[in-house]
Amino acid sequence: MARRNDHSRDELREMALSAAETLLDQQGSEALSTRKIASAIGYSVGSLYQIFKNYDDLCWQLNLRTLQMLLQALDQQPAEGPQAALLQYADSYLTFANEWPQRWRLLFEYSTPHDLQAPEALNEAITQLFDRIETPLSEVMSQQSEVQISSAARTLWAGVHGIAVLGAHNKLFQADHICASTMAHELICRYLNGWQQEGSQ
Amino acid sequence: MARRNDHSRDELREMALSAAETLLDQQGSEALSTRKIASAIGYSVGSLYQIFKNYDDLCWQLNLRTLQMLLQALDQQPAEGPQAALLQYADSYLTFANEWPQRWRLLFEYSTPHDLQAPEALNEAITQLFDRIETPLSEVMSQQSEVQISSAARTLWAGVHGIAVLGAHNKLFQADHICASTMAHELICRYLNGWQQEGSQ
DNA sequence: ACCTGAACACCGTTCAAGT
DNA sequence: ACCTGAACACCGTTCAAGT
Repeated sequence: MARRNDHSRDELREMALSAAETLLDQQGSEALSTRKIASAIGYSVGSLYQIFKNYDDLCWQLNLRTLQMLLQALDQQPAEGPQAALLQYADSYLTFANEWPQRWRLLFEYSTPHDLQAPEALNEAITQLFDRIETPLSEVMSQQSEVQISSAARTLWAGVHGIAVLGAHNKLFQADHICASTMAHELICRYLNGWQQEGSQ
Repeated sequence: MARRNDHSRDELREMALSAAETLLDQQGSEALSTRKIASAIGYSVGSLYQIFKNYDDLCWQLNLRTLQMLLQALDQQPAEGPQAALLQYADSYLTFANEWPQRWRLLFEYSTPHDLQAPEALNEAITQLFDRIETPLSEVMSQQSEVQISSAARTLWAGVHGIAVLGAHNKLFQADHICASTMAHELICRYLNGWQQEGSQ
């Protein structure tokens, strides 16, 4: 052993992250560990610390990949008209949370320790997510100021996110026939309705 | 040592949960451990397993206490009229999340393992929380059916919850002047506005 | 330069042994 | 009956030692 150039640094990184995602999907974030990842790719634990700064760094890189997957999913299905686009985004968002529950939970529940800073790339990806929502929203709210549109995008998206959160923990919904998608649609439509009524007054 | 009747079973339980809450508040859920709790109350680790079934059980009991605190906070400040009551609930909810960030996070992010069932008392307390919201909502939506009111309560509350979640992780809000309270108020008012407009059509 | 494996300081959980 | 402390199987992280 020792000193084997079977894999380049980038290959190792990809192998480790991929193995981590498999572990995460199959056993959840609680079961994820550097030791399991290392053994899954056939390297020792120590080697992982040559690729990742620490466990936080590993999670951030996982979350960045998840966020990029999410952005890609949002761009996959274009819709006609701004309101349809917003509803489509909500559906894609909820579908993604449902398809990748563990990755999605890690993305939103993993807490950055106080002393460390989340990497800039992650914050940048989050800004991109809001941009997606602001674009159709600014068409619907054409009379409103930029600040109001920005605020509305965050409010609406927080609402959809909340629905996804409660859905992911699959409690809090006693009635089966009220699905997350319907709730999100009602939230968005009534919110926009409320704006338009106000605007026309 | 051994066989000391200094404390009754209930006293021990209270001591342990109280110590756990202090640890949680000061160092976060990551730092919480049975060993630290045990040493904080001057008992051995093994003793904790006479009071709690396991770590999950401990967290559930902590979360039940948090939920009861939350319900109490919601009942503290009554408001005049149904819409004002809803806005007041939202504010109390956001304030609570802000005052007890660690307890609040544990309540909503702690995942029940697949094989275990959350205790009935916890689910019951969650139902009570929804009841609080449904009452004023049924006044505003007097023309709607029970199912619609129940759905609206969950949708609205999920929205407020989402705002609290994103606020608790205090990222995702780039603009400081858009505070969580304002967002929640706008969400609720526009949502109700949307309903009323539809109802009068 | 790269990789290992032991070491350190932590975990949750169990259980024989003590009083 | 109650409590302890050692034991077991895990953690993240570091680092001297090997090639």
